[in-house]
Amino acid sequence: MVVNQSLEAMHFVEDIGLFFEQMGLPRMAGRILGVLLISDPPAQSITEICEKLQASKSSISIMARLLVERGLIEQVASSVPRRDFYRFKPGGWIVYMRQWLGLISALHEITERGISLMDSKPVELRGRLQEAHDMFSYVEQEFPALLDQLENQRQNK
Amino acid sequence: MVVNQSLEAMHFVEDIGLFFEQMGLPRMAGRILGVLLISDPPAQSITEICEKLQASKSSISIMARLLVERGLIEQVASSVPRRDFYRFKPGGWIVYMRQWLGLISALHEITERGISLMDSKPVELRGRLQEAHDMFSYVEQEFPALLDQLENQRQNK
DNA sequence: TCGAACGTTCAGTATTTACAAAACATTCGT
DNA sequence: ACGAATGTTTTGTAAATACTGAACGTTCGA
Repeated sequence: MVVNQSLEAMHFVEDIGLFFEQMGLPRMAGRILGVLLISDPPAQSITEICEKLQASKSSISIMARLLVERGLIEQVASSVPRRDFYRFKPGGWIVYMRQWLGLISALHEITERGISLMDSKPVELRGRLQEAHDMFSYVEQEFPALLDQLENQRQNK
Repeated sequence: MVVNQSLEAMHFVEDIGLFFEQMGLPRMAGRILGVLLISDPPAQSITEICEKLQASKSSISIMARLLVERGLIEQVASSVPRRDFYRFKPGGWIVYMRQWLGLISALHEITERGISLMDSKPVELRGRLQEAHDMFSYVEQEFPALLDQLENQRQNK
């Protein structure tokens, strides 16, 4: 994000990158997403993103694929031949949060295994795991409704 | 988690470690938390954790501090002198999720800046950011209630 | 058919970072 | 007061990984 871009835009892009880093994902992937959130037009090719970010084609190619796998961007049918255009995928953030919920579910299962590991132990020793188990159960029960709400809210626009 | 521990316990500990890695945190921190979730007694000293995990004191010391900062474990008043005991902090997972919400709030602010960045542009170009903004607003509005529910549920046990 | 444009893949590099080993500080028992 | 036990801090290292550059394959236009 160096060439022909405003300072504010650069800052925005970098902040999305830093957010990605906080989440344990490659910063460059975040930067690509940042570009595709404010680009005009919304769909951009690999090379265009390369130029904007002053980064190598290989990075962009690989990280774009990662973003596609995560459901945050998508490839659009290209008018120009030999050019792959990517854009932010509508509803992508919902997909993102569903994946987060998936991790919580995984953790839920782990705590279940932990509890069964302790069934010969006195109850007070199981309290820690029981607390986790109850929490994640509740989240797994309530969070999907929130996601559905978001889904509806988005589509009724 | 090698000495005097069952295979299942080792597996459990390692799974918490892997979960941490997924979340972008050091695996060793997750392993410590894993130990403190199933240990008997619940409170363990640095050296005890070292032995269980067959890891270095420095790792354990540093990662334990990280877990304290994150609100997942706490130091307990020690009976034995010169020994710092740590245990899982009741309600720690709620703190953890509050921090997640904090990241979402940060992202919310970033998108706001992104929108103001685009206010000279036509509306359809702002759609992407508006979608993100609306989503995170909603999460910020609804998620705290869920956390409070969890808090109450936990304390009325 | 040749060359140019574009994206992908592969190999290499440089940076980060998780972890360990050692030196250090502190506190307590003797 | 000394030495042992415990935790902290610092330094070093090995491994992971983010990123680059170059080679490659493909497709299209001239």
